[in-house]
Amino acid sequence: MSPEVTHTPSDESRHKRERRKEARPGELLVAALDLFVEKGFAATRVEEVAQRAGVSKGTLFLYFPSKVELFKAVVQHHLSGLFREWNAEFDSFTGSTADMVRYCMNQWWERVGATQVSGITKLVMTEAHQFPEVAHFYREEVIEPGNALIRRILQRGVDRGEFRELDIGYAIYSIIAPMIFIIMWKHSMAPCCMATSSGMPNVDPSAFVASQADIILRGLQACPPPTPPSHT
Amino acid sequence: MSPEVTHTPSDESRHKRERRKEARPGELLVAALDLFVEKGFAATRVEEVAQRAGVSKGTLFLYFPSKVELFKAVVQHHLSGLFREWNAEFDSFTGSTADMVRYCMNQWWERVGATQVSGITKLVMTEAHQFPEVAHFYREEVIEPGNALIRRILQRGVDRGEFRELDIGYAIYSIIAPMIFIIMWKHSMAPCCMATSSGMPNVDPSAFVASQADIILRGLQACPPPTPPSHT
DNA sequence: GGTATATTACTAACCCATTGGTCAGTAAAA
DNA sequence: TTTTACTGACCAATGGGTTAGTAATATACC
Repeated sequence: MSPEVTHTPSDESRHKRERRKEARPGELLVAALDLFVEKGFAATRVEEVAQRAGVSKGTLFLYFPSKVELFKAVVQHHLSGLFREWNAEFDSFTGSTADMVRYCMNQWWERVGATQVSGITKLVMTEAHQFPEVAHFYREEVIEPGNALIRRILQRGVDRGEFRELDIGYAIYSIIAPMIFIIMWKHSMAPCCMATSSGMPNVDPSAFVASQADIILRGLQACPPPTPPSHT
Repeated sequence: MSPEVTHTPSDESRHKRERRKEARPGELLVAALDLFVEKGFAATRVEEVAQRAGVSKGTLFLYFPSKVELFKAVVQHHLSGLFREWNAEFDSFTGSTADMVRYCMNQWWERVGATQVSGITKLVMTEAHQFPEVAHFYREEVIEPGNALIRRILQRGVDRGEFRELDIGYAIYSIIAPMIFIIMWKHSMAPCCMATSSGMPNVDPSAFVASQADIILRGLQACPPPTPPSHT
């Protein structure tokens, strides 16, 4: 919006045509994420990205061979190695699987859903079929690791008798769907629907996540307890 | 894809420059829906729409003042009075609320999810924040009636003691989220991810819907039966 | 340290394909 | 003969990508 925002450090000290080979890619990536999330991939001009990063359009193409590659770099930069960490956490987790699911969903909200990173997911969903290469990349980099992690968790629940026998291939989506839904909501409808009267009051995300986890877990549990632990 | 598809009736009888003032808008709307759903709003050229409707680009602008207005007309034309019928069906339903939920989800899949109409939902999600006016319209015309219907159903379940006490405002999303998710999946990722090896085999929609309904209903039920009705 | 030279990060003007939108003209109906 | 639904050539703006040229830095030599 405001054309005077400088993401480059220290307004004054730096002058035009400064040469900072190391810093450029990172600054371009930040600018690109901001703009892609704000305006969408197709609607964002590379020149805007360059400008926000305090650089000319030509310079951008010096570091990234094309707009699509720039986008892929953004995805990679913000999502790679996210699941590595979570898999490691899972490996050393000792509590109940239900707690693990709740923990995961909360973690996901804090580190993805609530942040700008969720905008990437929305972006991919909306622009995937125009850029199949991006979709393919995203699938390998994000979807498959994510699915694999959730599958592991559910399998643990079944193996330990905490969850009933389920078709894990579909149960996975019970976890994923609410996450995707709230991301889509947040980035597409919510901005236009502030403070509805009847249908949809501004959804509180953590309450949403907690509520979804609650319902799903009851749906998965082998033998639901007559008196649930934490409700009302 | 195939440039020879004629949506105009009877190939032979009609010749060039035919004057059919009444039929044009409808035919343009159909063509626009097809192409918008297939390629997205920005990626669809107005000339393509005109061509598919068997008309020149100039003619399109004779009936719709701009591309955006065409889009709005498409949304409006295909969504009016969608929930009136379902509300009536609900009024005269006498079975268990769980069956009602299952019935609704199946109906929704058959009449929306599986059809081109689902493409509109995806379209709105993707273009909402570029056209807030469309988003607003969609909210009033689709989201709020839909929410209201689901709310009624869940309330019935709670009132009759079939479902436990729940925060219905959030439980609604347990029903909606899987629907939105599968629409988004179908229209964005699925076309690019045919026949994955590991992560995501081609999801069978009716199995998906059934599975989601199953888990959600168990999550909602007041006192889950020890031996579930129809699982393995 | 100071000056000449080579290197290269960076810029800005440019190219060109795409596409929303227009309008003078054409021919089908009234 | 008049009206008007319709056409297709045209215009202008947009925006991804290129490149000739510029200036900041590194290096060489004194």
